Amino acid sequence: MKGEKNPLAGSTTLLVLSLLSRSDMYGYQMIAELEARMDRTFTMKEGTLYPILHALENQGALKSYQKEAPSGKLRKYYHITKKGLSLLEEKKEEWTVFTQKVNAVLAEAGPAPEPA
Amino acid sequence: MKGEKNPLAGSTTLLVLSLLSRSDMYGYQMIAELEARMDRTFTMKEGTLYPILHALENQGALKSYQKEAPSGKLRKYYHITKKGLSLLEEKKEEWTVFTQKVNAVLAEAGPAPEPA
DNA sequence: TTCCATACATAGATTATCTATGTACCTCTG
DNA sequence: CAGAGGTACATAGATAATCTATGTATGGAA
Repeated sequence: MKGEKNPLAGSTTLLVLSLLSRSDMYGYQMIAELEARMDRTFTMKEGTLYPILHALENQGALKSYQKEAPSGKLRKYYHITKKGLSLLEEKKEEWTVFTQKVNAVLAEAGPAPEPA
Repeated sequence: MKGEKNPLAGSTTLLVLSLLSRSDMYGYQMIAELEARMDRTFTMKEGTLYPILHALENQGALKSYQKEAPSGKLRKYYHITKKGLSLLEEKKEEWTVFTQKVNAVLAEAGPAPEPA
């Protein structure tokens, strides 16, 4: 039982699509952005993110383009497509339903209440 | 990309501990109980549950005992220990923090608002 | 020129969950 | 009573998601 990992729990795709629904971003930036927003909770690793970006692009949910940074370094920006936006809605709905049901079970946790 | 599985998302242990915090239960019953509460969302499979129960018992979070069903069949009931209860609190906190932060990111999803 | 941060990428290991299967016993039905 | 189906527990092997580790390349700072 060394399962003290990062339970991103299948929500990685959701988070990525969510970030990109606001503005185009590049990979490294998404990591920093999520790190900032969710700090201690978790960090998305490069080895997790890049394959997901590639897969989403293959599905047609994202499109990428190169853009030069002020520093002169090339960055690969991702733009969400219509297909990506509807995928986002779908995943968002799934997430909401799932978490609500888990929360309902949690709410009942604890010793059984004495009927008054 | 055939990833349309059951993303229990690492919350299985949390759900099991949560159920057992109310009353002792046996494996098959927990599956039915969760199925009833979360229906379409997902079903916990036996191949997922039993190994988790064994692992939790090895950690000392649960204790099991045999009890005969009215039918005469033997059932293996699980009882949550103090250790299990504190593990539950811990997991619950993690879950809450994590989902809240994801929700915060989701809340900002969508096209960037026009500043008024 | 050495080191560190940025930036992208991928192979291989781990972990979690599922699929499939097995055993055993009980109840119902023909 | 034989067989089917539900209950109940269990585990091996497959699949999927994530992490670890590493590699390449560049730019700026020490």
